Amino acid sequence: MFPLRDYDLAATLGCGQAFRWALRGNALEGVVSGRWVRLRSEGPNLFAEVAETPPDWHWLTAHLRLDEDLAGILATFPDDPAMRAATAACRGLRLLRQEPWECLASFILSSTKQIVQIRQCVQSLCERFGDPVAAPADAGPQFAFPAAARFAAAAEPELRACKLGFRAKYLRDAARRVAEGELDLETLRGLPTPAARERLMACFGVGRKIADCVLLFAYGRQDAFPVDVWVLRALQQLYFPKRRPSKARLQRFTETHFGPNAGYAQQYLFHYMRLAAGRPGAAALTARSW
DNA sequence: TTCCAGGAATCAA
DNA sequence: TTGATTCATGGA
Repeated sequence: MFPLRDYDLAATLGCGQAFRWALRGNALEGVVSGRWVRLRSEGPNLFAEVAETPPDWHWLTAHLRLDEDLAGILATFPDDPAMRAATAACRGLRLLRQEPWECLASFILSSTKQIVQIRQCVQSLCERFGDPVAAPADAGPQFAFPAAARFAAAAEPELRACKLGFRAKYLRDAARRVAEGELDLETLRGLPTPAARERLMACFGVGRKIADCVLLFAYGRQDAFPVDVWVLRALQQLYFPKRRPSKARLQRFTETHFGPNAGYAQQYLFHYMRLAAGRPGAAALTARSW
């Protein structure tokens, strides 16, 4: 059990930054660092159920960023109407601290796919290529996220069987680079964001947006601001309703306007736009939305 | 049916 | 540099 303050667990795990969480009853089940876990938030407490008692809980507390001071972060957001509305609508939404390979691989699958489809692809890949992990019988078979070497060794048709489409060759290319050490995801931690971004974008199929997702969701880089179709609409409609700046111009605007926690602000804008469009990742939490 | 989805590579101008 | 096209697949 962990204290939980100012933390919307359902929004955090369902807002489209991670793809392995499933809603079962009032609990969220997923696999983190090769461990199955069932999470349930009740008032000020978070209850975590695992299959095998771990030596410590850092793998979970770090992943969920349980020690982070949300109020301090929200206080750094720009005081404009858009961010005030987004903060009011999404309060409690958190960023996770994901494993780089799983994050990179997942977002390679994400291009022009809906979040629900990305989940299905990730699920298929884990079932087909992942090692089984311990889980209670009522949770069903559970699998770890496959190592890069597993995808690198797979034939492209095997990957396409998981509905990857044209992204299959992208995943294989990145998997090969990681498996062979050409791309060392651990050394990226010590690099400045632009240099780390450049390394990621060297992968075939990884552009600015996917690289920024990995930099933000896995490495916690607050100077990474992924601009997808939703965030693009947010920037156009909420900040430049009259003019029609180019995407490059909007990207530059994000580099200066959103402050030291710009990445966090980005996720609030993203989730706010989806809520407004009636695509609840979490708020009006129903089985259908998952 | 038609449109669109947490894009990126490619090619034309 | 910028703009259109193509790439799979399935939800809404």
